Amino acid sequence: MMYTAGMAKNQAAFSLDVLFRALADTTRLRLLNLIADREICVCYFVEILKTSQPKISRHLAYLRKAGIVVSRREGKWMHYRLTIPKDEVASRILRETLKHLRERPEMKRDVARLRSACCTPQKYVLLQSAPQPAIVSTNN
Amino acid sequence: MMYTAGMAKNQAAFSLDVLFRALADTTRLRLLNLIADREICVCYFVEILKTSQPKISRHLAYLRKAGIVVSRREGKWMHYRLTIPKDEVASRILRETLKHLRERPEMKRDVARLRSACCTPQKYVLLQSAPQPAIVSTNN
DNA sequence: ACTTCATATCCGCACTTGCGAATAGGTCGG
DNA sequence: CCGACCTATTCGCAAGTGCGGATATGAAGT
Repeated sequence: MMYTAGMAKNQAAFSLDVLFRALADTTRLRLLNLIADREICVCYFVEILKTSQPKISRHLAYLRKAGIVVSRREGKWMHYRLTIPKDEVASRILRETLKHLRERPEMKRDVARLRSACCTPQKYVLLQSAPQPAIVSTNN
Repeated sequence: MMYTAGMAKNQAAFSLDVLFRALADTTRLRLLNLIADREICVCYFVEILKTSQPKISRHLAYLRKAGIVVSRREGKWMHYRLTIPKDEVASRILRETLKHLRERPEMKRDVARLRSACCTPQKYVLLQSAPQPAIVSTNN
């Protein structure tokens, strides 16, 4: 079996324990579950997880460094979305993980809270003028 | 969808971050790769990884507690083998991980060293009388 | 019983990680 | 430019994790 330059890069640069360390935390798994198929603004995470803003921000930074999520600025707001790693195995592990998360009760509760917050953002002080989550493709 | 007692146990008792924490360490990944399709005696791990015995033992205990490996005593020797979790998602994640590991150069090197040690155990002080690794099925 | 060998656990230490609180940085409106 | 707002980073501390060295446990031979 030959190694092309591209393969070598994908295989060698990618290190599994980095991915696993990123996934080995409940807060980060909750965040991942929420952005599994939406692009979400940070203030929503703070509301939904009922957690301090620095804590959310730190965990998002962790996920960013692990190459699992990417951020996009829109004025004052930062949007986060999932990004599937190019590495095929990492991508499969991530997909399996998300699939598993979706079935867990606490995770379902988070998504329900998110939906509720989207319908009635007036109820949430922090979300008064925040941009709503939007469905995005996770293919890039 | 109904929850049977068994399902509830598998789904609820199983927690993904425990699995990920177990996988988030290079030494443990190396150990897993070596026992992916063999049952191996601890002394072989010590020889192959060139690491202290307590360190190996501690990491094996970690994997045991995470429910990924099981041990079997045979006289003075302890044999370890992989055990695929009943939880389907965990099982897929583990399989994908092992598949990935098998392709990594350092991991290939470990397996090569293992094979060499099996052929000429006389060369290794610790393996003089140790039982040789054996192929086992990983289905239980 | 005592020794030897293989493995597991305990202990103390260095390093890492996560947290809250405070602060800094970026962006927009006035 | 300044304040208001949203997000990111820094700091100090508490808790967790991995390590080597010492020791305990367990099995088998004498």
